Amino acid sequence: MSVTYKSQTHTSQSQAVTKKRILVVDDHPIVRQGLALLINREPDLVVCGEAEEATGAMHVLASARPDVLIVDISLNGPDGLDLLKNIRTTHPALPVLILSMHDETIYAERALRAGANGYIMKQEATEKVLVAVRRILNGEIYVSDHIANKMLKHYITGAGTLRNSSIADLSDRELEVFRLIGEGHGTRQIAEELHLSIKTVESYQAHIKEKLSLRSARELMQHAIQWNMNEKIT
Amino acid sequence: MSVTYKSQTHTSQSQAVTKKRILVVDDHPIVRQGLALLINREPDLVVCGEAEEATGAMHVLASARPDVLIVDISLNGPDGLDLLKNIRTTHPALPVLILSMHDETIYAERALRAGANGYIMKQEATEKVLVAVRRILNGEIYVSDHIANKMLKHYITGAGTLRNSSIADLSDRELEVFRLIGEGHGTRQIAEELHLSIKTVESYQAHIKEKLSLRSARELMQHAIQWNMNEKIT
DNA sequence: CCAGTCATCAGGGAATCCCCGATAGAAAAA
DNA sequence: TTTTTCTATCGGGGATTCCCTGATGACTGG
Repeated sequence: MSVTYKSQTHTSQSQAVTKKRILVVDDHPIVRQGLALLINREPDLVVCGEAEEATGAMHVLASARPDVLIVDISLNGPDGLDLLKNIRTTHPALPVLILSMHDETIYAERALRAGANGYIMKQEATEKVLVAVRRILNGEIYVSDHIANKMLKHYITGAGTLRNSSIADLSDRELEVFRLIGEGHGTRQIAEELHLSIKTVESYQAHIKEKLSLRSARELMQHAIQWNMNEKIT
Repeated sequence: MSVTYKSQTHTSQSQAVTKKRILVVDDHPIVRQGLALLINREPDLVVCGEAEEATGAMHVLASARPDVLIVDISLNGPDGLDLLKNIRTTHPALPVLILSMHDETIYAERALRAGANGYIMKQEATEKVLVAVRRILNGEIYVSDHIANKMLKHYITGAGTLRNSSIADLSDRELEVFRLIGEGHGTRQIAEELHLSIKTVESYQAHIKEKLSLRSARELMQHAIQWNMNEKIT
């Protein structure tokens, strides 16, 4: 394997002092190891600790003194976002990169809203991780092009701000329909329950989709169900 | 990355000749890289190729001549089990290790029934992968203790017939469709991804609904999404 | 009092859902 | 070895939804 003679001690020494410390939180050892090997062969980065779930991570956090965290979004027990929120209360400025296997904007938006400094998918090239880490170490936000485009499209074609919870923008009737959709009720069923014409319910669905910048009925359902499950996190 | 022709017999000599060649199929580059680094530092193993989805894997298979495959079960398009079945028609004796993030027995049972030589979870320690690879190279079957225990328990407490209506009753294809629905994919989209007729996909949906006692497509979607989110509620 | 939002509904083509099948092969049972 | 059951794959066709383009009255703020 390749070489890495980047040897001159002078330079590397001074760099060694400034190596940025990274804490990796992921419940898959293979992924942790992959990240560790990837990161540790960079001259300016080093993995200072690993954890496989949220509580362990909080524990390691104290002793390992990382400059940045890489956190998988789907951990056992409390998930990556829970961990993130926890961290934000004790370490408001610590850069956190959220790692996910979902290429859906829902997760990215949630992560960023919860205070993540970056969002990257496991589907992406490994070097992107390094790019992301350096970007967020630099105080910037990193989102992969793919996700960024999706979010931008949402932003342009849709509701104004980066969605503090555009659900709040729904009218009462719309919210009611939204909730029923989230409970798995069909259009006709909703129409009957609310004593409305099917056409009216369809109209609400259209309005909701517009307000939430959703493109299909399936996306609408997905959001409704998730919202419904998470007891309206908003 | 470069092809390491580690031909020179000096150092590694006789071992180099007998290095077992491994093909890795996973849609997450980080995982592939982690596995590659892990495997390549073993004296008797080498990664001879990578692929990120099923069709690509079949293609690489011809040229790379692996002695063993490591296949992630959840690929885009046709999943790991489809790939496995495909391989079994052309390479009946090629050892295949299925890699999964699910610690449920549903997938393990299916994988073994479909002819896998081993089943291991990403949650497990990295060295286990090496153990598994060597075991199945030896003609044995590898299943992690954890999964083996679960399977045993299932077997004892009345596997198969005892469940009133659970996901385990779904056929492989049905489960695959169920999973894709849970990821928000539409009927047409699923049909394209699996190279099937829309009618076929509709048929699966009908069967799934029947087996899970669901009354509408919306309920189906609801369950699929929930299952997909918190790794199976059953 | 007029622009804006809300609640309510219609028309109509495209897509889906959902019921009826069918066939061929594989697996299990008899 | 038959027979039956299960699986994977597809079609027809009516009912339903989706999704677009409107429309009407009612209430609300400036």
